[in-house]
Amino acid sequence: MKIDKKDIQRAEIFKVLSDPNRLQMIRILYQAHRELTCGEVGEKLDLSKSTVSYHFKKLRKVGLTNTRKEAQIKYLSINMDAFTEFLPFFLDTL
Amino acid sequence: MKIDKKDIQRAEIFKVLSDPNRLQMIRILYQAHRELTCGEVGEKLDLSKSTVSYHFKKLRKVGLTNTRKEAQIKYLSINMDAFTEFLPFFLDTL
DNA sequence: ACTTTAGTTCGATGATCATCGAACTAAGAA
DNA sequence: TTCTTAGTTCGATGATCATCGAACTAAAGT
Repeated sequence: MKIDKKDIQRAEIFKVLSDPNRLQMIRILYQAHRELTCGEVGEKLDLSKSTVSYHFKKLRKVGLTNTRKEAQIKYLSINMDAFTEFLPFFLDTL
Repeated sequence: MKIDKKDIQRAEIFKVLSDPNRLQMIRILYQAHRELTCGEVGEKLDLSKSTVSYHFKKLRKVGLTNTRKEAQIKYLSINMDAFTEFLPFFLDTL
């Protein structure tokens, strides 16, 4: 049996969700109820700028977050549409 | 901010779901509506016995599947309880 | 013109991953 | 008791991962 193309896509999203730091970033964005800058999010996690940038690129790539750039500042927000299906599963502690 | 223990658990489950072959195994079990042996599942995927065994151990470890052993044969089935929350997300093509 | 601020990109590193074949175990069949 | 069947465990391998600091870019502040 050949690998289903759709499974590859889904697996990709799950891979992005398979890192505790990224899950925490998602929750921070979710709780904020507003756009946050990379710096704001990065501050709360004990991670270097480059690492935070790396993670956000991954989240963006699969459409879990939105990005808005204003001058040199980058505003992050959660893309609710991508989450509504299974958000309760991993945000159930909120 | 310290890493949330619950996020580590969740990330672990997502990691198990982040492989296309494992997703396909899950779907095969789901569609079968009965227990299947490792061999039956492995046959449908072009993977060696050892690789299939490796994947099933991972699925079992996080509780996504159930196991029943009878003599040397191992019967696999999906653990629905673990899935009901977000099953529709990745089985939506069924 | 310099400096600070915000973020990206670039190696490098150590860790984990998926995969295989080969060797092993345990049980049923001949 | 020997042979087959069903699955596990064990290196080995090449790939991807998360992380960092350093160097870079681009814009704003002084």
